[in-house]
Amino acid sequence: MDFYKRAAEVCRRIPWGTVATYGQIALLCGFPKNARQVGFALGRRLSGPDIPAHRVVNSKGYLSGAASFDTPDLQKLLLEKEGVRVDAERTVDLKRYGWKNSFEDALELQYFFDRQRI
DNA sequence: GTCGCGGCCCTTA
DNA sequence: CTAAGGGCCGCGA
Repeated sequence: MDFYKRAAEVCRRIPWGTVATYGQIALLCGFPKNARQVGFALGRRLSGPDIPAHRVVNSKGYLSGAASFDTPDLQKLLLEKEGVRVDAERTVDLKRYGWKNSFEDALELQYFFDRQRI
């Protein structure tokens, strides 16, 4: 099981204009308790270049990883470019922009991981 | 609704 | 080997 590859794949599947939480990603990876490692993976860019890491926020909707981007406001800007409103506190409204993944999304991912042996 | 604490598990020193 | 800390989370008060 390669947690980081899984995290990258999940991240890649976050729909445009929505955000996901660290815990949500960890869960979809099949590692419910590894939310913190998601942050580490993205921060260290172990996940790869074409990964929309800006769509990942903490469970409160706060852009806790903003400091790890090239410029402090980059994450906010990228999100706003997708139509996601970010307030002055660097927080997004999860009710509105949170990715509500379906059960089928989760199933499909597990299947994908199996096929890819990751 | 808020706040705090303990648990989590990987990485770095 | 131990220890500390991190882009976190859920629960209980």
